[in-house]
Amino acid sequence: MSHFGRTGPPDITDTYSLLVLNITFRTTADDLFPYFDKYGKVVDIFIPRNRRTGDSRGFAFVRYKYADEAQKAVDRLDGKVVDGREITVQFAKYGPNAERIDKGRISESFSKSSYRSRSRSPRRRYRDDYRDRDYKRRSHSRSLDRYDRDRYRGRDRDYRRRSRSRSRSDSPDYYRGRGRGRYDDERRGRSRSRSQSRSRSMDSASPARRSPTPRRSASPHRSPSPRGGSPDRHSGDRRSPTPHGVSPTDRPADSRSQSP
DNA sequence: GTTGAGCGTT
Repeated sequence: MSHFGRTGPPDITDTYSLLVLNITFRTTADDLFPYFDKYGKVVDIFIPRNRRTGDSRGFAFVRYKYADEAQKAVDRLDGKVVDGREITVQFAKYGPNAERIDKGRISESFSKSSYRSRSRSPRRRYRDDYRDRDYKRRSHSRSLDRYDRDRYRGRDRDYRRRSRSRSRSDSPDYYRGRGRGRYDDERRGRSRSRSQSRSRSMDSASPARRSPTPRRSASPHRSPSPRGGSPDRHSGDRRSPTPHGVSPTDRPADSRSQSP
């Protein structure tokens, strides 16, 4: 029983944030507290958890008061088996407020840390690992699907929003979803379900047999001229910027001899 | 009851 996580960040300034990964889903701040507190002064421990289920996401943030202690904890607790699982302790690279973090220390100074190159190592290791992760996901993985869905959901929504400008008029929840976090996917999902239902109704009224692709491209180049002999032969990936000969209809009335 | 790459709350 600790006050960790009960209140907001006490003082992230002048504190070193450590990221603890690979922790069990049952591990709590209280469980990590003795481990980290044993190596230094722990200011606060925060474990992000799902807003819907409330389960831990598998990682925690430990804030130290001094860098030396944090470094020591990283060196000592990194690889330590906690709750039967090996945890990974490392300095946090990102801050809660997207602030600049140097060596795990959160500094409010922006321009000061600006001089430092931003060429930090990619978090995704290599593409191989990334691909493997994706493969496993597609193969069989349901725990991460929810998180991924959230992210994709947001992107998808944004994409649709940008694609259709008039959607905001039809979608009243457009404004509501704006302020909502990404944890409301459940609610929004249902909302969308109803929207889809309504859409189907409209489809019923509307000719659902509408052409899948009424207009492949508005470019006249792809437009198969009925008078053209065989435009398909030239058309395709060959996008000749020269309309000469490609579009008989665009034949310029040049004085030059083009056709006998 | 399950899961396993990653970067966070008031």
